[in-house]
Amino acid sequence: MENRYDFRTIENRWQNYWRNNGFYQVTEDETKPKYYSLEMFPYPSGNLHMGHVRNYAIGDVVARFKSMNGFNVLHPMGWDSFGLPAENAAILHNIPPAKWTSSNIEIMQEQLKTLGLSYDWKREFTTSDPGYYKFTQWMFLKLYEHNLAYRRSAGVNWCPSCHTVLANEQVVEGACERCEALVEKKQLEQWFFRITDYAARLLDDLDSLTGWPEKVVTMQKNWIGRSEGCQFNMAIENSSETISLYTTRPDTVFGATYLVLAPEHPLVPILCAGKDIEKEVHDFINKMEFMSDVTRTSTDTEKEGIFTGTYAINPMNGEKIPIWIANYVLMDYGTGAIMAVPAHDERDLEFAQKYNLPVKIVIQAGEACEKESDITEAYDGDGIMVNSADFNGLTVEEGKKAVIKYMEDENIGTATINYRLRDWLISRQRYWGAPIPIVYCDKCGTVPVPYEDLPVILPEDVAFKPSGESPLNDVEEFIKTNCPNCGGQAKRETDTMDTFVCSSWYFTRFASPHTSDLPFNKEAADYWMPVDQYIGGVEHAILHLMYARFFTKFLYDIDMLSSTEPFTNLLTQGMVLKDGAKMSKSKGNVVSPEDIIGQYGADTARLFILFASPPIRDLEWSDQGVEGSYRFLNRVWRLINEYANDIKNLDIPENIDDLDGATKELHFKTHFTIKKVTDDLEERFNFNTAISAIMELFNTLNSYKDLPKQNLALVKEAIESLLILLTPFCPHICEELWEIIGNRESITLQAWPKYEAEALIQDEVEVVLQVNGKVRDRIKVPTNSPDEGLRQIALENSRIKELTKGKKIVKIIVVPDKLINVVAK
RNA sequence: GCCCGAGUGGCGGAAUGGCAGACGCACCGCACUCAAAAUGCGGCGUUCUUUGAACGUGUGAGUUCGACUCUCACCUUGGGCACCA
Repeated sequence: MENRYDFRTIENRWQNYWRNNGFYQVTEDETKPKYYSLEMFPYPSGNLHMGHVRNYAIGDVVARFKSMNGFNVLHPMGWDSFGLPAENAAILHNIPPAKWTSSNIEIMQEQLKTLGLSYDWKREFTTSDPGYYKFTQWMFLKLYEHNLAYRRSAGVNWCPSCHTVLANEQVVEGACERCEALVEKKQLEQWFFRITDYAARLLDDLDSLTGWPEKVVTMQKNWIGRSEGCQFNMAIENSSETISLYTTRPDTVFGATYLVLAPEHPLVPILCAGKDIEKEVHDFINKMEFMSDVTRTSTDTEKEGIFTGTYAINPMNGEKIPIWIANYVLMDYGTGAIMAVPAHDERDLEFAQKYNLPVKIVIQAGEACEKESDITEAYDGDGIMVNSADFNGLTVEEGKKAVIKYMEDENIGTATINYRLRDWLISRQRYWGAPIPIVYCDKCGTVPVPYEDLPVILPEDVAFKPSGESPLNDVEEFIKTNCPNCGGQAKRETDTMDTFVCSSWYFTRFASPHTSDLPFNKEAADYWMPVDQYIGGVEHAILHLMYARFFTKFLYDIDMLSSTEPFTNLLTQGMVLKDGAKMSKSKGNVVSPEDIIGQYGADTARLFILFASPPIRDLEWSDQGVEGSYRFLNRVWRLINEYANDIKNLDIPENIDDLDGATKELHFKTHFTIKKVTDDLEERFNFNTAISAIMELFNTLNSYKDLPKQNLALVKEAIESLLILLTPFCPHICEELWEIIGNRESITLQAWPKYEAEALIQDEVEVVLQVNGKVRDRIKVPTNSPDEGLRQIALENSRIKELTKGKKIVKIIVVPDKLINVVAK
């Protein structure tokens, strides 16, 4: 017999068989429970890497396992194909992005198919296809219709050397990632989605996501960043204007010694108008405007500010405090204005010390009040209010409530809740994305493209200039259009949408990917949604998952979906490492999936990747480990082939009495393994321990093989169980061996085995004997021995007697069928 | 700075209050072979006075009959957020 099995022929054969017989193609079936297993769809970069293989192998195990457990499983795949790399390739190699993308998809599709994944390929789609982005545009129009899409001027990252807009990810430490020029800020009219309207729901519903890793939930909570406080007004001296402030510490309002406005605050020019300081302030604002957000909002940036020459009146005590503007106050959080309490806020203290502003203690921490001149650190802990008029003596918590109540009673302010979450800027001054379906008409203003005119087609034959500017600006046929409203001349929006918009709803499209009048068919989506298991990298923990949740809630609100959350369970897989570092071209530590599959086959690649580490942890690549997985499959191959003829026509008996020791052990191991693997897949996603359990069953079987007297019917039971349990991991070899031992119907159609509780009952168990918690002996006793009997056995044991000689036995702890601990002094 | 994880043999990892190191890799020995590879069988935490014992899960304390597991403090390390008032 051959030493090594011919994985090439086998894997090819079964992949063709599955495809030709429509395996894994599903339709809605009300008679079966549904299961939607989804892996994050890839960007078609041109090559499958190990991270992909890991992601899809994990998903395939879930899909196949659920399918064998009687679920109607939807397991689709598609391409998230809009994005920058295609454009870069176009500039670099002069290939149109569409061509580059589709040839990449072709390559990666082939690579994916060699992995033997149980995808319903009939549902595949590509987001850069007009048939798909038509509905990305549809989503935009719906949001616009519901006042959740709007346009305003906002700063973008601008590289002065490349003359182009950069995404935040392309800004590395304040500089352009390509040319390293310092990034500037530029004001442009941009489209936003009003995700902040959903902040409260996005936050509250996180508590219902019990199937998500706690880490991701926490990250989202922090990102949404809810804070409770109050908003109140301060009058300005010699002016009719008032300034609205937001604070989370109303209890410290008596300690406010100055007030700060964000440089962009609309009141700033009014306050300074005609004053000596006007030019200086103007220069400062200009400087801030050109500083990139990354630099501006870094903690390392030194605080800087200017006194405006005007004063505000603290409504609580009538005190006059100076109004400053400073870089550390941001216009887009709260009201863009703060009261500064240097005694109890670190940032305010730093600023106050730099500009010699007064410090006033209003929260007393210890027994005695610290002297203001001694302060080196702001105190933001708990304490008692002091120097605060009628409020003296209240704790921080009491004080917050009391001050807010006073402000509300006196009409000074109200309790408010603020979120850090910002509206989602979706405009990209880029070519390779879904065009924003908006038209600008001189007469009618901003006009949405009518639904029936979708898609707004992205012209494909365009010239890329080395300047890096979007070529859409030069395509006159695209820009020039007629206003849908008045029919007059109009201009199209030339910005495209952030690719995250495409991926915020794709999971719903898989429910009915061929629907052409709507993004998806509601009945089909109601059947399949939500996704039961979503699998992907933790790098999407915030943005993609937040946007997808936002879209799902919006689609629910407009009655397109019946679920309010897209993903019931989320698994964030770890990275694939080599020599302790993430595989990357620049480090030269990339292992190509193609090479591994070519050399060992898909089953080995899948087995190794699933065996080496639990899915959520990082995985250290090991060439020798792959070799080991390959060896295991070969061992399985040889053993089962040896037995094939002997067990082909046997029936597995119902009656299994009177088994000899080794056979009983084999029978036990078979059912123990069924239970272990089922539990590991069902409850814990511990694929690595599931595989080691299968290996143990194999080892038991392998030792049994050498016995002179064997129960072949139970060998068959063990082999068939082993093959079925191994199928989700290594489907090809299991199909082949399943056929070799005489079965006709595909193993992937077999029902998942159930363990017999009876087989797990053993006559004898090994019990550990301890003295003071240390193992001193091991004995075999009948299963379910009563505690009293075990106690006696322990006391009569010679080792125990020896070790407790001359000591007083204080107590004996018995854990049935496990352990006896004799406590002696 | 704040918020999450993680730390166990030479390596990947297992055990979530009850036998630490399952399973695999590497390594060592034996068999087969002229030889090697492949394959099979056996061994494999450290130390010692080696038929036995002591020590051992980042460090230090604590809870418990019993701690990798729980509690507190610290160290190292990975990740996320970071002037959000």
